[in-house]
Amino acid sequence: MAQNLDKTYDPSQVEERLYKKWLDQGYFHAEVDHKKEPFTIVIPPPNITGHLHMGHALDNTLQDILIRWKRMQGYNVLWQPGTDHASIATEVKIVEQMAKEGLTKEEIGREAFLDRAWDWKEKYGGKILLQLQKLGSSCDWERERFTMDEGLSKAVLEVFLRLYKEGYIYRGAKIINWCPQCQTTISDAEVEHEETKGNFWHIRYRIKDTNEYIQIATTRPETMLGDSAVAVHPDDERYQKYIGKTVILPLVNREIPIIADEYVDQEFGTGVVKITPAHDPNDFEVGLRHNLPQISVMNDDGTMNEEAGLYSGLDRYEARKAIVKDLEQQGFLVKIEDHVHNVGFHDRCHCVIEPMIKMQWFVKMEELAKPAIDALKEGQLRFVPERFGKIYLHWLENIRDWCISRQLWWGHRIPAYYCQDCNEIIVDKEKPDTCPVCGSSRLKQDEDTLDTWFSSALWPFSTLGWPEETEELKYFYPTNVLVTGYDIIFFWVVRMVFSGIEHMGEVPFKDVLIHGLVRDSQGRKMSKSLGNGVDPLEVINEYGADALRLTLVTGNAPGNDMRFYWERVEASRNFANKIWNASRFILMNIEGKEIKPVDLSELTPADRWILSKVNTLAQEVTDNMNKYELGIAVQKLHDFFWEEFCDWYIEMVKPRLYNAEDKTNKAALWTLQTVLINALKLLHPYMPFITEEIFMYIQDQEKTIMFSSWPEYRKEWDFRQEEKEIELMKQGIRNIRNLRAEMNVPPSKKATVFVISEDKEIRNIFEKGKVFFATLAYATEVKIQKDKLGIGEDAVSTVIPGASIFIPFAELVDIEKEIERLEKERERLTKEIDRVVKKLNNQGFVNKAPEAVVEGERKKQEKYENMMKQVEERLQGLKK
RNA sequence: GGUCAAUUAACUCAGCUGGUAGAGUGUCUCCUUGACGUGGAGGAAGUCGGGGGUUCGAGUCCCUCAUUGACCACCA
Repeated sequence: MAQNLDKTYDPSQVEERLYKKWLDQGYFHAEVDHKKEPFTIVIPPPNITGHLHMGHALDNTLQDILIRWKRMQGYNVLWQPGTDHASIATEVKIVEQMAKEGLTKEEIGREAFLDRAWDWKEKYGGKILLQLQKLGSSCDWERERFTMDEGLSKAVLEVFLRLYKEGYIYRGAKIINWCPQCQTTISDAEVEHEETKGNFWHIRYRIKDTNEYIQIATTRPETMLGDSAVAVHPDDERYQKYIGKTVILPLVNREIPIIADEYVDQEFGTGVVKITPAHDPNDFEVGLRHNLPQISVMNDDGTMNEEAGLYSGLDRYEARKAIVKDLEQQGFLVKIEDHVHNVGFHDRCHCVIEPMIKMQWFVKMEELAKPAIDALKEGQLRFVPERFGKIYLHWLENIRDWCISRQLWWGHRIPAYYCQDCNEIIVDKEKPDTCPVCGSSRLKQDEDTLDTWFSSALWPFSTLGWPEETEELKYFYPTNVLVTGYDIIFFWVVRMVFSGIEHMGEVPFKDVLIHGLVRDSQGRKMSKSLGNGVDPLEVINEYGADALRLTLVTGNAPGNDMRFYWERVEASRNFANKIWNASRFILMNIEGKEIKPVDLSELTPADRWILSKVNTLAQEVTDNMNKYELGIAVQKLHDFFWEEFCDWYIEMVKPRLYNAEDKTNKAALWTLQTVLINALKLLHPYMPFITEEIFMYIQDQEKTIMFSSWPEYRKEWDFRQEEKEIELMKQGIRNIRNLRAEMNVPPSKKATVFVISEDKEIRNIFEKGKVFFATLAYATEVKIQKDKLGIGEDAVSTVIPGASIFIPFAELVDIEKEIERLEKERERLTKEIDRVVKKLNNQGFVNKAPEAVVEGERKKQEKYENMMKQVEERLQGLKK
């Protein structure tokens, strides 16, 4: 069987088969079980319009690692999957699709449009989840939810009603962000501010009944048509005299007042601001304070409306040109300056946002935000890394009311009904038959839908059945950790937290693990327009899911961005191959043999060493994972497996395996198998496929590593002494290899190796490890002796703590060179000793440093002096 | 304008609670040893951005400067 295994690991032969097995066996499925402790993660639901990109791959790899790990630890694990209806993104897609057929939303009407959208969702909405499966994601697919499915829609209604009744949701005409492209409002979080080059137009307004002018400066001259005042700072001496006077608005000749308001910055521009309450959020506020009329001059599509008079019908930017031209012609334009300022863009379509006053639905945020702030401050909620907590707090502390209504059709329709007769607003789960006030049956539902994030804010509990008090909800809520990118802290994390607290009375998760972006090799954001995106599926096809997963966690710290390099995927693939071949080697050796448990006393020091290593590895990896230090954990796993296990232990063990006479044969096989299994288990969260595949070969084709026990530190496997012993031997071997490399001795040329030590214990150590020491040190024979009997001076030598090693290479030895080498060694040791001695002579150090550190330095001193003594001796011998 | 992060070997990045710097890739030399050349052995390579400070001791803590990046922000 093992002989039949390919020499290289081929993920394509493995992944699909294993994933199917896991699915068929229902391994991902979780049921409420009060005997076990739950561990829950809700997936950040991908948009149904989405396809898997590197961000998803990273996000879900991290979640799957945590999930698989906890599952092995014995937790009753639920990874709750699902998708988001993504109102605006999806609606745009459907509209585009219809446009190809020459149709518009309005033509086909709401119902037909929604039919299309649902069709689209059925057809494409699950695509991304299938892609997540390719990654190995162990979500409980039986529990897949969708933000617009029946249960979640119920939750949305329930929340809307509750918040409305409690006064948190209100309807009001406020200035909102309007996207003329998408023809809908958007929330503040959806506006991206970008520095944009523009102009500063200085315009003079004539003061009524005088020939005096007051000069304003604006970046948006077209909005002047909606000006309802001109404002100066109340303390501004330059303009004191004008306060209360009236100016004539150029072009339209409307009379507007000059008002005083602290909002005006005297230093900036001319110190005079035109106030356009209907098209600027600040002006809106000023307008309210001064009771100014709100004159809207624009239509929803960004063209000027009838208020704009002559300019009516023009696009806002054409109107700007025309107005500037007219102002110039009529002598009102004083000057034009270049000006860089921030412009708000819609994050979806990148169209310039137009502030407008519209009647919309809002969530009053201040009170809801408070407990969410406290949750972090009091420690019920924690960000990893912590710094993101500051961002979260800052946002919440400066939060403004959340505009939740969208002029879209795809989404949860706002459950408000307007009486056509008495204008009463009724908010209810279902459309009432009659108006409770006037009894009219002419009721009309609000046309708008809710912001997508309104439903995803409920995701951690709505997916578990809320508002029903399901067993799942009681058992799995609150979830344990949320894994997401820093880019959606405002959109999603914040809103889930206050929603969880408000409706469930408890934070929805304790930890928030934040990761960064996966960028391209040049550090640029991966984007469609740049065409620099790497398709995770392509990586999986070429290198396997394990290699991709490993690449995404290796060398990365939480919250930090990372760059994607194909070379790194190759390195990961190589590691998978290494695991494969080491396992293949072990399988070939244990094949046909029954590996029975071995008494620890039968183990050789090498066996104990590696067992002890894997034991502490389990401990350390678990510690790191507890702290979400996955990058560090995987680094340790990599190093252990490749260096310690493959390069050292397997090589140490070979002579024993190839010698049928060797009595420690069984111990070696048991150790190989045991260490391999433990390593595979520790690796499984990171590399689920290859570890499962090998596990099945070792254990049983029916078994799964997924539910095998997570390795824990075992006291009886702690062999500190043997660790030291083997490390000493390794150092000896390294030194010998060094020597040989320096002298260009090929491995085929072997020699006798003498290990000389006066220390019986050290001689004993080498005696016990002689078999592998000989092989790894390219020795024909290893002689371990107390003195240098039988060694001529024509040998090369090296020193390790407590022993000298001699290799008689008569024909190769150059005494001069040997002396030179030893003198170098002496120099190095002198430096080391000096350093240690200096440190130990420092009273401050000896008195204040922890005992263990001081003791460590003393040991070092002893070690180096011992080595120095040997070097000196050897030098003396040579120089004679 | 505010906040935060980054600055460590040629490149990309790790480095937890302060105790003489690590990995991968690349590079150089050697090796077809019966798991693996997607390999093995060995080597070269870093004044940890600059300058202060705290400390017996700082890449690690504090201050400051510089550069880069991100986020937030209503200066028209």
